[in-house]
Amino acid sequence: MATGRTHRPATRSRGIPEATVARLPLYLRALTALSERSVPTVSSEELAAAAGVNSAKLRKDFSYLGSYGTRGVGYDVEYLVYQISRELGLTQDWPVVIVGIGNLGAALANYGGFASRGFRVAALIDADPAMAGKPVAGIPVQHTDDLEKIIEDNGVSIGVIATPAGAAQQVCDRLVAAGVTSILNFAPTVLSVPDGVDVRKVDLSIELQILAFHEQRKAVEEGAAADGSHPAAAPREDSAEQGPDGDVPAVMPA
Amino acid sequence: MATGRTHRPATRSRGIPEATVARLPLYLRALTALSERSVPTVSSEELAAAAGVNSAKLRKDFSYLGSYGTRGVGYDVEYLVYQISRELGLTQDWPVVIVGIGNLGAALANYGGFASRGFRVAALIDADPAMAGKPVAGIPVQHTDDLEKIIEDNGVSIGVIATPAGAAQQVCDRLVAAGVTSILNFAPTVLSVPDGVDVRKVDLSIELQILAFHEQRKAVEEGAAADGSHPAAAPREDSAEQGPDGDVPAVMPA
DNA sequence: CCATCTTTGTGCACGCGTTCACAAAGACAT
DNA sequence: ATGTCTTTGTGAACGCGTGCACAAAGATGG
Repeated sequence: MATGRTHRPATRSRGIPEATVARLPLYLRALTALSERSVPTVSSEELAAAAGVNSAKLRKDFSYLGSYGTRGVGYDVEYLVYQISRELGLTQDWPVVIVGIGNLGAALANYGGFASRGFRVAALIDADPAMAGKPVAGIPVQHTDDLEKIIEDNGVSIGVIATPAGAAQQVCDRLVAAGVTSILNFAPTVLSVPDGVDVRKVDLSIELQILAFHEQRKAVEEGAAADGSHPAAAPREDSAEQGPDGDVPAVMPA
Repeated sequence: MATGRTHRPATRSRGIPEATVARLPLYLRALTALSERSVPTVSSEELAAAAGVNSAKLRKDFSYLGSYGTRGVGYDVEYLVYQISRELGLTQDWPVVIVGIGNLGAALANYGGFASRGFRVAALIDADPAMAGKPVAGIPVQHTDDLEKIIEDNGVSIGVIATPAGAAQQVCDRLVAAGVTSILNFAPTVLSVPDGVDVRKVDLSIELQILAFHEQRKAVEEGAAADGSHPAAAPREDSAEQGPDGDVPAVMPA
């Protein structure tokens, strides 16, 4: 389950389950790749393999959007790209601000996957006066003092927090007060927000800790099983799925 | 449910549910903060609030680890920190390699949350010969040619992929062949790995798309409800929870 | 026009995760 | 020692998500 959602116990927005929404970007990515190769149609089986999910799950996911497939044939790639994009709200422009231009903030500013998905970095904001005016990824960094004005002038509703943990809640409060209603939080802190505001978090440290847990478990199991096989000599039956996805994110402090 | 897991349909490792494992780092973070403030004990209610989860859920989570609380009093902070650290395998050193030292890779290398959690950046690897030898975060970048040797010499079992999407699968294959059994993938691709290897993915683009979906839904609902309230003037009842967490991660290409 | 074959869309059952609600356990005061 | 009060640990119910398995739908060929 994705951590992001903040309130709304488990409501499915407009009939579309949260787990499905979380997979739509995955399908979209696979479909975009097919589209670039000028593939006209795909079966649920093929697309599911490309997205790393179960084909039945994929069909059920699409059924929430409507009946966009043709039995005996499959799905029209272009049409599906459009439908999913529209459903995700990617047919419109989403101005985004990034607050906290440290190593991570700068990396995010330079990230190319924004524009291609309808996201536009409207402004970079940092508390360090020395950063003000300095261009990062071709965009001049602005000072935190102007945060409210920047949000309002650009009609920003999505904010990315890449500040140190200590500053995150304060930045969050100001973003929300200024009108931001969706926040992607990279700071390793639990953010408190009013009802109606969505928060998703990404925490690298948490992801690594989860990996460490399984890694440790593998180690003890191997010791217990005591099959003298070489560590690197894993079973090696070419993997099937990528994983159910509907999982937990990671946190990434500045 | 977290996306990371690759195989093992839904098995609960050693009796501890996956959803619980994903929350342990959250508890650990909150407990560490309490420990630094020299707080001796916490109730499940207090700790749950600090971690942004339901107190019943927290108690059930801890019950999987054993009975570490004292009724009428709460949990001993230091003891719990130790138990969770041990459970997560953080009492040992985990050498980690980062492959792909672009903007993101460099940001990860500079990330301070590694060492404090038992993770040590053992090496930085990049395919660009021009990068070789250049220090990033005080560590000299090494060339991809030496990947296998680096993995073996350092006994690395956890790899971080921060390369462009096109190179990810190839890098992944080499990491796995060299003995890596846990991978944190920032490239926007579905990785195929043999059984026994865990993959977790972090995709920024996906997280933003999920936020956009909810943002769009809010917009249409507001239009439908037609209550002329100002966008920025949200309900404002100081938020309760942070969100159940067990969600879906995001991907972040280089 | 009919038969066959492919692939979708979904009813159904199962299992995990969440939450409630309460009994059991211990601390603390008298 | 006994009673009261607090907080844990968990039994049980509920709901969401997943995956199987199949009927319905349409394409395609004769």
